[in-house]
Amino acid sequence: MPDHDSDSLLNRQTKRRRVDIGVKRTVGSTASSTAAATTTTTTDNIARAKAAIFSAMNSLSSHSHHGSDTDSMECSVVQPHGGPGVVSASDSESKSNVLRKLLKRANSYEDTMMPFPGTTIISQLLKNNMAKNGGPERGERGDRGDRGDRGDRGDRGDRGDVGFPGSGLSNASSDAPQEDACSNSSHDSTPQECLSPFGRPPGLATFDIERLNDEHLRAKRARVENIIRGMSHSPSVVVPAASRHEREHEMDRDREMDLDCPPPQSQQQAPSSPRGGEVCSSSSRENKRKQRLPQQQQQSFTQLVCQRKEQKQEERRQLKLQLEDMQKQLRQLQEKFFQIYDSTDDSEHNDLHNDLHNDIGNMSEDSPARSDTGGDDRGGDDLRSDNEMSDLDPGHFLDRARALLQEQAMLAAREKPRREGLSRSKGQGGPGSSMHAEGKQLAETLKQELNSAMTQVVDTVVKVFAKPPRPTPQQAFPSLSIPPERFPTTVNGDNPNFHTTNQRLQCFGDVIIPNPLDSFTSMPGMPGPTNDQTEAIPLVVRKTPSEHHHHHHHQSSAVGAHGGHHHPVLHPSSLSASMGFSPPSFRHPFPLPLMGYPFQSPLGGPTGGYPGKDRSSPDSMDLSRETTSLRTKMASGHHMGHHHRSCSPAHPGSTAEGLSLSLIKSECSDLQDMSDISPYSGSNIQEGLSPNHLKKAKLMFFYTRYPSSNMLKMFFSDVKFNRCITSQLIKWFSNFREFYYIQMEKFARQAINDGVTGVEELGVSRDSELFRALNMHYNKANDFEVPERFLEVAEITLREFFNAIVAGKDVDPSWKKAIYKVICKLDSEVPEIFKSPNCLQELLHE
DNA sequence: TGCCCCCCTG
DNA sequence: CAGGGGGGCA
Repeated sequence: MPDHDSDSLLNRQTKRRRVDIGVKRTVGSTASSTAAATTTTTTDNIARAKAAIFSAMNSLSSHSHHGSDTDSMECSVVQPHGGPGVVSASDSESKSNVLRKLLKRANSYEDTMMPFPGTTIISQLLKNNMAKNGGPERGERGDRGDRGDRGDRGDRGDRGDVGFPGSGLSNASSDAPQEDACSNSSHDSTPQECLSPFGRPPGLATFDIERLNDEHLRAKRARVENIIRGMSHSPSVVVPAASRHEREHEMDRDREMDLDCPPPQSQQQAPSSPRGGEVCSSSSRENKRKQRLPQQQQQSFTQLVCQRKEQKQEERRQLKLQLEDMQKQLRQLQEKFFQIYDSTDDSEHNDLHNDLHNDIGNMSEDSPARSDTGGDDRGGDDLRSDNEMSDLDPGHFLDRARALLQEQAMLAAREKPRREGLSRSKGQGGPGSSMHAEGKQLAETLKQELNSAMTQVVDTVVKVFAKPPRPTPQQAFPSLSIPPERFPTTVNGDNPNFHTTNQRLQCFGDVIIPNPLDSFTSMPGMPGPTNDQTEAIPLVVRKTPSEHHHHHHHQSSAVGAHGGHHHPVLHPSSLSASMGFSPPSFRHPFPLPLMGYPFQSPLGGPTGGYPGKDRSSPDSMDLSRETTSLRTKMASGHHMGHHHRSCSPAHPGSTAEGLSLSLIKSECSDLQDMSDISPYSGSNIQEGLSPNHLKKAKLMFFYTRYPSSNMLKMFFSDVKFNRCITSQLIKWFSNFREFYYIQMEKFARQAINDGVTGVEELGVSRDSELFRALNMHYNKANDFEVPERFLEVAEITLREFFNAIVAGKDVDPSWKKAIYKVICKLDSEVPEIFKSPNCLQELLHE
């Protein structure tokens, strides 16, 4: 039977035969997962993402139809990039607080000052402004411009703006907006699903209530988009798509909570897009919107428009009143100041006066630029009138406030002409009355605070609202921030999406997203207010397509859709250079101290304190010798050959890139592992498996064919274990077994071919071919005395194979399984000497 | 789902 | 020997 001699036939026969003996092995606590355990493919992720989008879409639609406030709250205004809006909110709030503090001090100085009616002026104004802005037009230009040609994965596109990978994870965790889903599904030939929620009513049979809901929805959307555009000021500013989506969801909630605010005339501009230049990319979306506007709705829409106008009038009146209040208070404040210093300190007053003038002048300088860029694309020109100032962006309001201040200052200056021309030198007045000194001090303080406050306010406003045009959506995320004050009905702090976004930020450490809060807090240190716009850009690491693909592939292949804790190589320079600190939202995948880990020789520091388990001080010297010899061997470089040991950092020949990629691929990049490993840098604990470890493992195979993870840890105590190391060791033994069983089967068949009829004739001795083959494999140098027990086990194994083949059991695809079960019980105890890291020296020198 | 196994391929 | 796929098991 010559067939049995053929290895190829043997392979063919065993091919596809699953022989899982199901050996239950004690797994150590740190024992873990092989890289091959995750077999999720990219397509799987995509499919999951789609499913998640659709499910989220359906749930959202049901919520909106049922008027669930809380649920739609989750979709309120959120910056998927970490919330510039939140930042600007806190920032402007702090500024306004400064103002308030100022006024409060003046108030306490003389209790005639009226308290401000609102909590914060700016926030109030922003609120009002926001509430009015939605109507006349809808800022579809900016956001849709970059989204129309997005790929088949809208979610990916959204996250991609800020470098988020279009992973199933993000898809699943994010509330997929309907329009986004629509965009996606349009490419997937499943448009019905996305239209179902709000979608075009199926013909004329739609109920009026649904139409009204649709009306409201679009109106809200128009409002919000208009707000966004109003803030952008620049025609080319792009609204991050994700932001817009979430804002759309916020509108759902608005519809419930803010019904008294009728929708604007937004639908008018749907057919007539103001900017044709960007229509091309956004035409598809616009068509969608047009389709969603049935003709039957025009009538109700007109009513809504009228309502809207009334509402606007009312709000304008209120804003005017508020303006007058503020004006009045400003006047009072200045009068108080002047009264205080009028009779005693002309120079101080003059100083203050001049300072005020300077401030006003400075503020007025930058205001026109911002105002010109802002609102230039507004649809309603009449909105620029003073009465409708509130319809403009907050910048206009600030301009107005500045003008008032200037007016007051000039008025006050004219009232006291005699102070003009006096010296402004400080302390000139000399020690006068206590009132005088106190007044001076107060004046100084007030001047400084007012100066700084106003400067900061102006800078902040300019920063937030006069961001430069972002040509690509990838750059757009920090540019458009929606101060939460603009959404009075949205409690930004409780926004679940915000948290989700932050969590996402935490998860995707590879995505370098500057925390806008940090940008603002660090703003005073910025070179100048005019350079602010370029500050945020370098903080964004835009993923190149290759990077993106790499990340995506890696994530899908290595972790599937669950983990996502994989950190591709990023550009540390881009971040660390521009940020002297790590913002909370950014998590460096490879902390720089740890990044050096793979590149430093694990044998580099033989003199560290050895935290080993069962080692005495004399062994340390041996270990040092061993590591030294290892280092020498590896420095020679002929050990590794062509083998690419991804998990072993002990290969100086590997390039940094290769190592990084290997680390990523092999889950050695696990941060926990890295952080666990790093303390061992410089110690005698090796972070990787060396050729000697392989040799040792082979020798151990003579005793145990199925070592447990704990056993491996015990016998490789000089290796810092992690999942990768464990997997590699397990893989080693798996490969050993493979070779072992192949040899057994081969020799069993050979014996059968040789006419052996009984197992009694089969024996394994040190002279047998089988043993030589095995010894050549596991003990090539033959410098280790193979235990007798191994010969017995080999004989048993050979006989098992022989019997099985003779009995014709090899026709069973899993016929080896029974043999494996038998063999796995034949493991013997590994000598204690193998636990010593320098066992090789001791063993091989015997 | 994680872990481990075997099987196959390079 | 490593990588990856497929499968079993808890």
